[in-house]
Amino acid sequence: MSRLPTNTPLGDSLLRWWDLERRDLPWRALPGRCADPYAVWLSEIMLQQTTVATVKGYFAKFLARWPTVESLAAAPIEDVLAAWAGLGYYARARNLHACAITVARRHGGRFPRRAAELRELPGVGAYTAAAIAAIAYGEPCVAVDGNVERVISRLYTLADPRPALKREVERRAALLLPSARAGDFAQAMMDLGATICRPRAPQCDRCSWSSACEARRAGAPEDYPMRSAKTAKPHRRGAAFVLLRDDEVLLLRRPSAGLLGSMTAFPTTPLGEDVAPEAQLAHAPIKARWRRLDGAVHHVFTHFSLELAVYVAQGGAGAKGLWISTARLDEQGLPTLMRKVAVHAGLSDGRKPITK
DNA sequence: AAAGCGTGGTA
DNA sequence: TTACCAAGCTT
Repeated sequence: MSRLPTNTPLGDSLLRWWDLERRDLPWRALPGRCADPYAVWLSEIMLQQTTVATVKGYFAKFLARWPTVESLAAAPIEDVLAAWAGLGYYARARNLHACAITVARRHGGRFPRRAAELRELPGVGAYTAAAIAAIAYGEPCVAVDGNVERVISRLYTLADPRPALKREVERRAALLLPSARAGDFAQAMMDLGATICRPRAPQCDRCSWSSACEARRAGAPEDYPMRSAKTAKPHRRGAAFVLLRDDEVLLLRRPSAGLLGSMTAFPTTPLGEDVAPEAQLAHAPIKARWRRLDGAVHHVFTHFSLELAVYVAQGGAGAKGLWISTARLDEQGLPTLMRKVAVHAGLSDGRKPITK
């Protein structure tokens, strides 16, 4: 969120490139038009750690269903979570709804115009606040995301590890910020990082900054930014329990925070623990004649991989949770792990519902 | 400050 | 198949 506007040849050359090569994305305004703050905010939240290709469908769905921040604020949180299902990082959906309520009730339905105020909203961190302020309102601040870290660390061969790198990148990027078009500059940096200055196989011969780029001069653009050593992912075992009662299946809603927080789920063993096969049935929602299905569900989370056995039983007396018609299971908005369980149990074909 | 938090695509 | 990656935020 640094603010040191100045005129720079590099900033100008980047904008000249961008005026010709900008990506046409659904949440962007036409050239020369002001972007809708609601659309910018919605897209920025969805794009956190998520690819443009994945976001496009969700963005269209949300904007069609909730065209204004007030309409989103008025929606039941369950509907928002169900619509977000499959996109991941579900705290974003909870914060999205909380943020919409804050904007609707405390800001009269208008997003704050300054990065410093935007930063106070739920789910809006330093990057997102700066991005909204610059793109929607033209505030001269730099939004440092992964693209900008990569581009700037290469341009100046910055070898600091994070988080020190981010501060230095912020400082350097602010020096490049032209005296006008802060929003275009932010988007241009991201387009440069996404299409030219890519993590692997950067297209330096197409880059408007190549002659100034220190990493390219050193012949090692891919060495920046420095990667931190990654820790091995533990493997965990567990089980999911599909309890059927006539044509209904038992679902639960998970605790508000943590893994898959607030999302609809089948009963499972605690997903934070490795539960050996012989210990799994002790976690079943009720005592019943559980039959273990052949095979298993495999899923990879950010920090561990999971192998889930699937048990099926008929019954229901004493079970706590939500009974849902199996015909309507696809409408529930199951996170991907739970969708895999449903497919494994033969309850769903795995396709996402068209509506909602 | 380091860890927790999803998912799908690509090499 | 494995590894890595993609517009971060919160605690």
